Amino acid sequence: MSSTHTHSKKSQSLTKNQRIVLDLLQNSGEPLKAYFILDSLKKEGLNSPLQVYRALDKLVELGKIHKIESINSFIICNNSNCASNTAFTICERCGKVKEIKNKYLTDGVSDLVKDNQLEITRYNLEFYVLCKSCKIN
Amino acid sequence: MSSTHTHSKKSQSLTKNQRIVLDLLQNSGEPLKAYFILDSLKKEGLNSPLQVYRALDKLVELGKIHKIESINSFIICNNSNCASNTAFTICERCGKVKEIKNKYLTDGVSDLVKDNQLEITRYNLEFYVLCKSCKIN
DNA sequence: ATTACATATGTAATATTATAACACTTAGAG
DNA sequence: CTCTAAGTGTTATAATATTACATATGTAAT
Repeated sequence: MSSTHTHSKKSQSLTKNQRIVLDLLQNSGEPLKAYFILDSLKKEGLNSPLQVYRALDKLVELGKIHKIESINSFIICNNSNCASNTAFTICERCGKVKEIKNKYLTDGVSDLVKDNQLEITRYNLEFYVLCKSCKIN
Repeated sequence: MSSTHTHSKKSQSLTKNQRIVLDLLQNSGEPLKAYFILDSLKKEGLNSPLQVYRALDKLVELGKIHKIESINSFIICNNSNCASNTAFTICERCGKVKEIKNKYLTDGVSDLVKDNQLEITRYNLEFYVLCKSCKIN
């Protein structure tokens, strides 16, 4: 028989708490704060901050979500698990956050890093902008 | 007579609290946390967190210091008041932080931003590294 | 199946980071 | 001199995050 049955299940299966936190972030699509997540998932059985933070930590570690440091919030990764390098735009007026998918930009940054002989293990880029709808109004 | 005497003094003179907080950050050279600053300056008359946060907010606004979001810390600006664009390296092992002065890198980022037609008002770049002394050990 | 181990869970307490509200003071422009 | 914007001092409280510890669960090897 093939050896496929021997591969670890861990990489595929999330625990219940990790699952419900990930689902909430997935469905929301926007950055959420830990205590908002806690409130939202009380009915699913989440009772304490620690349960939320533990799930969030694990999901960050797995690259499934990112933490946006400047707003203490977490957002689903929409780059199919980027290698923990992150780049966001944050609207200075309304706070709306978008993950930057622009490959030219991120490749450019990676090249710059290489050219400058910085041995970067990962990076987090936060670009502050005025988003389209805020610019109009 | 010339109009030079009408220019505001505000842009030059810091208040006492702003001054002592700035001096501490200047002398330290490394990132400090708000409550550490508070403890350090108790003897100078700082009594409450708010006094520290107000001074820090103002100094950030003036571009004299930067906040490093991912470690909730503040560091003196060593680029003679950069236009609120910031770039740091953070050692993943020992936590040591350095502001990146590399003009090629920051110009490169600015160019990338322009090329991608992102209308950035400012940015904060956090590069995680393994610093020299941590790499050796 | 049973043990061993790493990982996750549940819970309470507490630490850390940051802001709200309010009364008062000071510096600088007119 | 007076008005105003900015800063101060203080108390209380909000928001964010972790420590400690006992228990439970999933997986791999026996």
